[in-house]
Amino acid sequence: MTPIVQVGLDTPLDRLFDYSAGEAAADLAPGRLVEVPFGRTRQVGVVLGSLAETAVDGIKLRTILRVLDDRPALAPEVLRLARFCADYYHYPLGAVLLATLPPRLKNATPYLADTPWLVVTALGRAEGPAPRARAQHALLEALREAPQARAYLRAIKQGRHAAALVAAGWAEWTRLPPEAEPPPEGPRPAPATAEQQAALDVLLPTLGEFAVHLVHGVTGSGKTELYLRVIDAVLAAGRQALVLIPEIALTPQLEGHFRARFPGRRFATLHSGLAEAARTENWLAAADCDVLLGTRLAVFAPLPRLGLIVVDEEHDTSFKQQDGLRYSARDVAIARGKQAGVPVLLGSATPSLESYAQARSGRYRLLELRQRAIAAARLPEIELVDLRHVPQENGLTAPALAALHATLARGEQSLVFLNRRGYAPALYCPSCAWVSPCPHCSARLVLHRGAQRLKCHHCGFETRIPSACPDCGEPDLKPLGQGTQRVEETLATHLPGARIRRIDRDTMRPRAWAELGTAVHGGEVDVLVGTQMLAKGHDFPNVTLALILDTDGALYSPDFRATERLFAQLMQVAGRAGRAEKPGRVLIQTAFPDHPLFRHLQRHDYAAYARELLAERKQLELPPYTRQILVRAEATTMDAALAFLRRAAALAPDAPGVSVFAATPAPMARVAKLERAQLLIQSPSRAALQAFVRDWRPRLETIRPRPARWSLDVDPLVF
DNA sequence: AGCACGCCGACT
DNA sequence: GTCGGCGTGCTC
Repeated sequence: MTPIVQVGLDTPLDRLFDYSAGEAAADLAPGRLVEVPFGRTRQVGVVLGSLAETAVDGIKLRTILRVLDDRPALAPEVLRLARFCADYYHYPLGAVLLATLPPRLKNATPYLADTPWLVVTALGRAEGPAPRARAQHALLEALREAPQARAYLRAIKQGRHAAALVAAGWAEWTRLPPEAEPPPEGPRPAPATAEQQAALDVLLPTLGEFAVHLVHGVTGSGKTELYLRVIDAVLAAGRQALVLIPEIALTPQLEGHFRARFPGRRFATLHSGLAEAARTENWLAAADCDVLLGTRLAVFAPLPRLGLIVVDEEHDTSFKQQDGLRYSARDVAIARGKQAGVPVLLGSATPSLESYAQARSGRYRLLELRQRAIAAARLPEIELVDLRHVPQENGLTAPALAALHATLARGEQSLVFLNRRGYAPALYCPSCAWVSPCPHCSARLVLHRGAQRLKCHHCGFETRIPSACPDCGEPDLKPLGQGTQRVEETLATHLPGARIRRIDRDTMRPRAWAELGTAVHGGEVDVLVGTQMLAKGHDFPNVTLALILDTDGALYSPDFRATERLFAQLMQVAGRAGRAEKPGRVLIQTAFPDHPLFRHLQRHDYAAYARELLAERKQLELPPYTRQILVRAEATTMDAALAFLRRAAALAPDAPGVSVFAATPAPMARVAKLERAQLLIQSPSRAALQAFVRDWRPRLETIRPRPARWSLDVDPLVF
């Protein structure tokens, strides 16, 4: 019972704060949430340890105001994971902890647990009220059949009887929704394919130990089925499964799929689309559930019986948080799996290069599913349309239009992929070459015809479409290039009568996916035009043509990850064509048909492409695997941003094996009125990099003047 | 990050 | 005479 506790607080200061425990000393185990005075404010913090005496001298320690005993203490495994993140991402421990907590538990207002369901207890099954207490008796009978909702009981005026049953210990309130009725037997899962069985033979005997398995499975090879079978074994052993997916909005059917497969199991979901109250409730419920399905933030949920982590579509960049604590849920999942001693399954048809390299080197185990589970499903033919020789009109070539016509005539569906929303990527003045610059960014304003506005897709700036060139007064401004709106318009004129649906951020509301799925499955759509949103999400079995327009920007981008992303997107779009018995066709318009990417794409051979990229980078004599830290600074002038980074570099400690590169403007140099520059630190050794930053970070905090924003971003990287 | 303290320009 | 601009410093 020491009088001093160390508390983690949500502040950028990378240290813990000592408080005198006061009268609460007995109740201050690590993980406990407390309210403390901090500066002129009060804050919620997390108790992380206790001391006999403080190392801070010269100040009188302040006292804990209150222990927040209306919520559970953070479990030791969550604290441990937070410590890893603080260390790995060089982010203050207190800030990590508060960032991972659901919203309602972060403030000191008393938390009233929402317990909307009344369920029978074991005691209530064995005994009950005397038959004379007829109302209570009837209610308990009903509870033995199924849990009852509080709102319903209130509506039928059973609240008092419910309270009486709870008081007697025959029933209790719970926050978990009742177990669903076992759904009618769905189609029985097909027997495991030989490949699935081979993977299971590797996975099932090693469930109790940490290992990372990279499941590389082509579209339709039954990755999900493999997850389900492993999860089944984990649940049977009484453990919990955590399933991470990139975006819940794109997979509305997935939760139903899981529930149907494991009737009677307790499910919880966790993602930022949930209302605050629901998110907090589900976070609390996660500790008791069997399967937790969620987006990146779910990786921090309390799971005391964790037995398996699945990261589906592991290459997806949504797993990386882009601000604040810049964590990658895929990497945190691996750290968590290691801490908990449980296997981690990374699954993808197009694994990220860093995961693939780990698998090649033997640190991860590679499980390949090469065959499509549905035997009839053939991989589509991929043809290139050479834009150097074939003319295009409004972004479409004659072969592309012919293919669309033919598909439409057969009553089949087509998918047109163009990674640019809006009508045209810029508005152009033919007399003075003005091209609609964004006043806040280094990007171009995109023409949106429907909304009659110019919009910046980087900072959100919007303005009316000018009636004449702002520079020279020329009234006849032209749209430059193609966006999805314009392609939709062009297609409508070439395919009269075709039912065309555009799928991009402008047309898709969060709940619209289910409706779209029904419309496409029901044959109410002939042509889908859209951005990368089309590459993810639903399977559309009657799509037999995929048309890919304008990929060339990413082919020779200086950002080599743009090429990797493009390959993954193209594989996914190609995988959408011809999944049924009908042969599919993929047409790609490009001015660079000789690019090696297409050679591998035409063979549907992602692995060969990945191996070639790895070999290429090896030839450049780059270390095969490295970690980089980007220090980003944003200031009102580029000079200020660069000045900060130059001083930062000057304060860098000498460390063997760590390279500090010059500060440069960031690729998107100007965002929302702030100039952005970055400094690159690289090392193949995590330990060296960690020691370097530990030494360096306090010095960074002393640099004055400070830019408007600065941050450290850690990324594993493969060369 | 917040939040206050602290000295210099244009306003009721 | 003061309202408020953002530079600087502090938070157990």
